[in-house]
Amino acid sequence: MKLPPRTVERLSKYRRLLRKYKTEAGDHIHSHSLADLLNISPEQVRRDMMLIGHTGNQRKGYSIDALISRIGGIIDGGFTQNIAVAGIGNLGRAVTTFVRKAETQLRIVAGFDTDPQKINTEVVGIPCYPISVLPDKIRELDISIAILTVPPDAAVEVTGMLLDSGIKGILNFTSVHLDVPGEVYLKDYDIVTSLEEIGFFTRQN
Amino acid sequence: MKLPPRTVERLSKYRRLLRKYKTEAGDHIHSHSLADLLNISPEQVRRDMMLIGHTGNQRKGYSIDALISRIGGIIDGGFTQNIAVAGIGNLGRAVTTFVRKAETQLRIVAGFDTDPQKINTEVVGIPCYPISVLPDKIRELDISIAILTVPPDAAVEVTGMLLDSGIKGILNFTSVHLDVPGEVYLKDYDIVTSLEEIGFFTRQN
DNA sequence: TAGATTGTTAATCGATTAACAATC
DNA sequence: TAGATTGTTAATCGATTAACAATC
Repeated sequence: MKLPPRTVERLSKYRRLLRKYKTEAGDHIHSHSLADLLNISPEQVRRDMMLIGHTGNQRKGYSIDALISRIGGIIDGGFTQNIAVAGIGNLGRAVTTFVRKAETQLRIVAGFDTDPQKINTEVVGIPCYPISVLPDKIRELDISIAILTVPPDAAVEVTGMLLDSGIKGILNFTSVHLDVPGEVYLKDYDIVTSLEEIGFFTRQN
Repeated sequence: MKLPPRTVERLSKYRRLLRKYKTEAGDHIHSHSLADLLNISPEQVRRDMMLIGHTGNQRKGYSIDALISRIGGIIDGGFTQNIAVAGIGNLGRAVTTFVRKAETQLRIVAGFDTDPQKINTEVVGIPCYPISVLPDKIRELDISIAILTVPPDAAVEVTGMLLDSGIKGILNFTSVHLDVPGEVYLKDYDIVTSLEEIGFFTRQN
C-alpha cells in the first residue's frame, strides 16, 4: 500500500489515541472528534481514511475497533519488526527504555557498543554486543531498523556497517548528516537543530 | 526576519557543517559543495542564501566566515536563550547531557522533577527543582524554551504550567499530543510514531 | 424528511526543483 | 573571452484545506 509519510505518521497517532479513547468513550467516532484529539481538520482525517480505503457510517462515524485493526494491518503489516540500538550511552539507554514501554509491534532486540564494561552484559534489559559482531547479529536476529545513538565521531562508520548488513531504516539521533541509499528510510532527530529552530521562532513577534 | 521553518533548520545545519569544514578546507565554499555535504540541491542552498540576503562571489562562492556569522545573527539573534528540562528521568538527563556538548547559544539552566531524591540537587550538572516552583523559576531564570520529558500522565498538566508561565517554545518528547496556542512554537519528537513510520516504509518494496 | 456526516474532487498553500539571465 | 557560478523567476510537486454531492 502506497501512502504519504505524513499520513503514516497520523495513522500511528490515530491508533494510539483510539486505544485510549475506546475505554473512555463509545465504540464509534466521528471525523471531527478524532480530528479534535490531534488538532487537525476533519477533512484531513477523512482524506486519510480514504487513502487507506476505510469507510465510515454517516450517522455513527467510524468503528473504533475496525479502525484500530485496519491501521494495525497497515502499520504492523502482520508481524513484529526487530530493532537494534547502536550506541548504548545515556541516550541509547533512555530511548530503549522509552520504546519498551510503548504498545507497538516493534521490538528492540540488541544493543551495540564499544565499552568493554557493557559488552556481553544486559543493559536496560537487552543484550549488548561489541560493534565488531554487528553485521552478524543484524542478520542473525533479522533486524531491519537501527536507532543510531553513537558519538558523532563514530556515526559515519557505524552507519556504513549497518548499511552493509542490509539495514532498511534508521532513526538518527546524532547530529551527523548521513548519506544513505534511496531505498533506506532515514529519519533525523537533530535535537540541537530543532532547539535552534524553536529558539528562532520564539523570537519572532 | 521571516523565514520558512525548513530554511531555518538548514541554516542550523549549514553552520554546524561550515564550522567543521572551515578547519579542513579553504575559506570559501560553492553552493554545490555545501549542498553535497547535506545531500540537497545547490539550488536550494542558493535559495536559502537569497532568503537571508546573503550574497556570494561567482568565482569563489560564499565566504565561510561571513556565512557563519550571518547565520549566527539570524539563529542566535545576538543573545543566549535559556532552556528548562521538565522531567529529569533517563531521557531528560540524556538530552541534557547531549545538548550541553553542542556548540550553540542555547543553555539548559534548570530541570524540574517530582522525585524527592533529585529535588534541590544537581543532576547531570543542572539544578533540579520541584515542579511546584516551575512557574517562579521559569520567570526568574528568563527561560523561554522547555524540553518536555515527563511521563505521559503528567504531560498535559506540566504543559499547562509551562504555558501559564509564559514559555514560548516546546520540544515535546512525550507521545502525548499537546494543544498549545498558535504563538507557542511546538516541535514533536514522537519516537514510537517515527519508528512505526520507518517500519512501514522499510516494508514497502 | 431534515440535518449532520461521509467521501471525493477542486483549489490553495508551502516547499523544492528547473531554467536561465547576469556576472565574476 | 569562455566557462562556471550566482541570484532569481517560473514550474512542479506534495500536502492541506475548501467545497459539495451523496447518503445515513
